[in-house]
Amino acid sequence: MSSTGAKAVPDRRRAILDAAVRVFARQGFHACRVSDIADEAGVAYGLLYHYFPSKEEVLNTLFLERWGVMLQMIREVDAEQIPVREKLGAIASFIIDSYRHDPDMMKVIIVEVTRAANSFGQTHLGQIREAYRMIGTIVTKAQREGVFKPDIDAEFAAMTFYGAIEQVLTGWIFGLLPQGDEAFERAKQMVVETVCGGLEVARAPAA
Amino acid sequence: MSSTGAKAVPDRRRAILDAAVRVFARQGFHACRVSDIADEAGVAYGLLYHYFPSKEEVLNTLFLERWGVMLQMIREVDAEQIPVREKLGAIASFIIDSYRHDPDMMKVIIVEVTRAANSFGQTHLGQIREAYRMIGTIVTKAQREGVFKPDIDAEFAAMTFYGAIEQVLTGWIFGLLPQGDEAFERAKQMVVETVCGGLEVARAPAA
DNA sequence: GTGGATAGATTGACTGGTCAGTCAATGCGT
DNA sequence: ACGCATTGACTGACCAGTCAATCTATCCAC
Repeated sequence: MSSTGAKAVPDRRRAILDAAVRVFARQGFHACRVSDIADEAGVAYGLLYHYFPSKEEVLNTLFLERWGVMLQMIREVDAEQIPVREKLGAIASFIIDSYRHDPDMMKVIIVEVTRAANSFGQTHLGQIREAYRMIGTIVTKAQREGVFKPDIDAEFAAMTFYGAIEQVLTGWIFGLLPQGDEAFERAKQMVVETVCGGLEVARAPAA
Repeated sequence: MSSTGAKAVPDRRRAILDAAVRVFARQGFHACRVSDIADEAGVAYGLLYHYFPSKEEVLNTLFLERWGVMLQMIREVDAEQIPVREKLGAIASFIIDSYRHDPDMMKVIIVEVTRAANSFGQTHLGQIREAYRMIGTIVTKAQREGVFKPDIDAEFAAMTFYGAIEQVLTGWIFGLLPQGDEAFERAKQMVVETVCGGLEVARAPAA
């Protein structure tokens, strides 16, 4: 019973990562000290450097861990044989549920990486771009099927869609928008309806 | 001829602000040193502290100067008697033209303030919120006129619209999206068409 | 079982470098 | 000669990362 039994040896590396999420969310990456993370994890200062080569690498690890899960999800959604609306709905649901489940983690990823294109965004630009690219693929397919207008660039549409979701999360993160289960479900519907159906009331098809 | 004549005394304060835009855009607020700004402005280190109480206050000044112009523009657009599409188009045009005219300045505002909600965004949350609020008002009016669907929250729609624009600017800033006069004009049209008309091809109004 | 050897985990005081902000001195226009 | 503009060396604080010392688990010889 030495490997994965209950109450196994405490996983300090995990404890440090979890503590870092809380500290980064509370104080921001630049504003916090490495000792804040160590204290939050209940661990000695030096131990962080036993598991990670630098403070930056802690954030990188958190981001890659989480972003990888999202990319995988988009990949799977894209492969399914369902209408575009459902595909985009699934992506919106996943991201919003991620926030509901772990708001601190999403705050760190968005505020410190995704929207911090100067510092960490630069490092992970490739990963971030990959998400846009895959959403763009979904849009392109819908255009080929005649469901989406052909005269709006797919990559542009992808940025609009993802940008809208991220903007709403940012609104929740900084208390600009009301939160709660109802708001989350409504947001999922509204973001898809806005991007796919538009804000205008339905009008007759062009002659 | 002492006040505003050509070749008046060099305005060091202005020189510092202009230099700060370039330096912040190039290196980021946190990564740059005060001496970088002074050097770029061709001015002694200490002079910056003659005109500004701190490094932060330089950024605050830049942001408030520029953001105020934008708020004023939205206020004027809102007051006009034109269709929603034109109102939103005017806002999109203004922001995109601002980027065309001074990309460094827009980069600084977006990267260091608007999307840095942890540090400076917090300070200026009120100002940022005011922009969302005014766009929301435009949406609400359109809903009352029956032009926009009533079942999408106006504040939500406002964030989607503004978020889409900001996401596209971010795409330009970090080289994810092609730039140029054509791209800029296309973007203006596409952002309005996407948010108002939706990505889906026109369908008949619901029975 | 007991001693003790080995390796990895853990500790936290310390170092070196960085940099925002200060200030006394100097320049210059009026 | 007065006051504002300008200079840049200096200070004090801060903090990421290092490292030698200590602890603990595991295993082997006997």
